[in-house]
Amino acid sequence: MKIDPTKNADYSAQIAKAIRDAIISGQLNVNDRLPSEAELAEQFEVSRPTVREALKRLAAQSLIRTQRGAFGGAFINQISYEEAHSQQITTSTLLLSMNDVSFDVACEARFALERSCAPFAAQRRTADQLATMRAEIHRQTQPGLSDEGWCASDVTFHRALVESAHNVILSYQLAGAVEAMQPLMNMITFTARNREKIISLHTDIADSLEQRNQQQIEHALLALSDYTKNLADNVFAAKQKFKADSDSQKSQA
Amino acid sequence: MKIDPTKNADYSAQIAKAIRDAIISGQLNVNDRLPSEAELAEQFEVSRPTVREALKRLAAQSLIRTQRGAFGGAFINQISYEEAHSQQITTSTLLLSMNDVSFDVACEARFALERSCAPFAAQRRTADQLATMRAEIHRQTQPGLSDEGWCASDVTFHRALVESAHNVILSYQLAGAVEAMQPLMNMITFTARNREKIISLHTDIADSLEQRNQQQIEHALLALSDYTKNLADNVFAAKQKFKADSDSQKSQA
DNA sequence: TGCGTTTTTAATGTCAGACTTTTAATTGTC
DNA sequence: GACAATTAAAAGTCTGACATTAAAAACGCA
Repeated sequence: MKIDPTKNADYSAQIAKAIRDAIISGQLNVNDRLPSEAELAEQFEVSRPTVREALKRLAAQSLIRTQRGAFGGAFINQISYEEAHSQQITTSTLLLSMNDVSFDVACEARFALERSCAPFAAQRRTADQLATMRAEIHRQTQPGLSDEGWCASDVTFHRALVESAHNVILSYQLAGAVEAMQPLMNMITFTARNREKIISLHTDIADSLEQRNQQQIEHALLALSDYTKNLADNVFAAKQKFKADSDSQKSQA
Repeated sequence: MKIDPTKNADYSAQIAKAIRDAIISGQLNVNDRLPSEAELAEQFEVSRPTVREALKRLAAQSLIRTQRGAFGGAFINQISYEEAHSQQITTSTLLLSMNDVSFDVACEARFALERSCAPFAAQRRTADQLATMRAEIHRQTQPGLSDEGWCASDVTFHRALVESAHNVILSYQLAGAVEAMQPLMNMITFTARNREKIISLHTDIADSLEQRNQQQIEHALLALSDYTKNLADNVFAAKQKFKADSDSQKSQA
C-alpha cells in the first residue's frame, strides 16, 4: 500500500490502483476513513493535487465518498444497487453505441437474458407484479399513447417481469442490459399495427405468468424477440432504400 | 456544454458530468480531441487543477484517454469490450462483497444467466469450443489438481460454454456475472467426492452440446446449480456448527 | 448544572503560477 | 533525400496559499 515505484504510469493512476486494490482485497472496509489528503501525499511522497486526482478517480467509480469539514475526509463507500446499476448502464450504453453492435445480436441477448428469469418468475410472481403488467398492457392499448409513452410503458412492463423472479442479482444484471439497449430499441418506431401484435404477446406473457406456466412465458418471449428482430430488419431495409433513392436522385441532378 | 452554474456540487464533478453527457448524447464522437486543459479551464472559468480532476474522473470510466506532448490532449476513447468487461467486474464484485448477498441468490442468478445461452450454444457451438470444454474436463479429473487450478479450469469451461453462443453481448454480460461471483464460489472448497459429481455434470453438458440438445444442457445446468447450492448449505452449516462448538467450549473455560 | 451560542480547528475545495517531461512537427545540415 | 537538432504545445507535477464546511470544543448565561 505504500510502494510506488517510478514505473511508466501516472502517479495518480498508480495511487488510485493501490487504494482500489486495498478495497477489493478487503484491507479497507466499508466506512473506513482514508488518511487525509495531506497525509496520503506524505505517505506516497507526492503532492496533494496528485493525491486528489487519484481520489477523484476512485470517486468516479463510487468507491469512496468525501466529506468536507473537520473530521471529514474520504470514506470507503458501500456501493448500492442503484449506483452499481447506473454505472453499468453508462458503460453498456457507450459500449453499444461505440461498437456498432448489430441490432439482431443485441435483441437476441436482451430477450435471452430475460428468458432466464422465466422459471423463477413463474414460481414466485406476486399478484402485485401481475397487476402492474396488466396495467401497462392496458396503457399500451390507448390509441393516443405517444412513442415515448409506449417505450416507457414497455420498460415498466419488462421490469415487472424481471422483478417477479425475486432475485436481486438477476434484477440488477437485467435492468442494466434492458436499459442499455433502450436507445437501440427506440430507433424502431412502433406503428399501430406493430403495437397490436406486441400487445398480444405481452398479454400472452401476463397470462402465462398468471398460470405459472414457465414454458409458455419463454415461448412468448422468443416470439417477441423474433418479431422485434423482424421489425428492425424492415425498418433498416426501408432506410437503406430511402437512402439509395435519394442518392440516385442526387446523381441524376 | 459551457454552462456551469454555482450550484451545490463540486466544480470538477459538474464539469465531468457536462463532458460525459456530451459524449453520451453524441455531441462528441470517438477520437475527437477535447480542448486542452488550459482552454477548458478558461471555458468553464475554473483553474486547471479543477479541470484536471474532472478529466481524471472521466479517465477512470475509460471515457477519455490522454496523450502527452505536442498535439496531445484528451481524446474520446472508444470503449472496448475488454475495458467495459473489467469495469463491470470490479463494480459487480464490490456490490456482492459489500451487500452480503446470500450465496443461494448469487448461485441461482449465475446459472440462470448461463442457461440463457443454451439455445444458441446448442445451435452454434464449434468443434473448437467443444474441444476446449473436453480438455478442461480432462484437467479436472487429474487427482493432483489444486483448488486454484480447479477454479480456473471451471471458469475456462463455463466461458467456453458462453462463447459458443456466439453473441458478444451475452458473452460480455455473462463473463462479468460469472467472474464477479468467483470470489463467492471460492469460499466452497471442492473435495474429491464433490469434484466427481461436478465432473459428471460437466460431461453431461459437453455431451448435450455435442448433440446440440438444448434442453439437456439446461437440465444439466439446473442440476449443477442445485448441487452447488446444496454444497454451500453444507459448508455454511459446518462452519456454523464449528463456531457454536468453539463458543460453548469458551464459555466452559 | 444544563443548554444554547460562539469559536476553533481540521478537513476538503479551489486557485495561481511555476517547473518538468513528453512528443510531434519543423527546421537545419550533410 | 535522410538524419539530426530545435522548437513548441501539451500533459504531469509541485508549492503555497486562500475559501468553505462542519464537527467539536469552549464559552456564557440562566
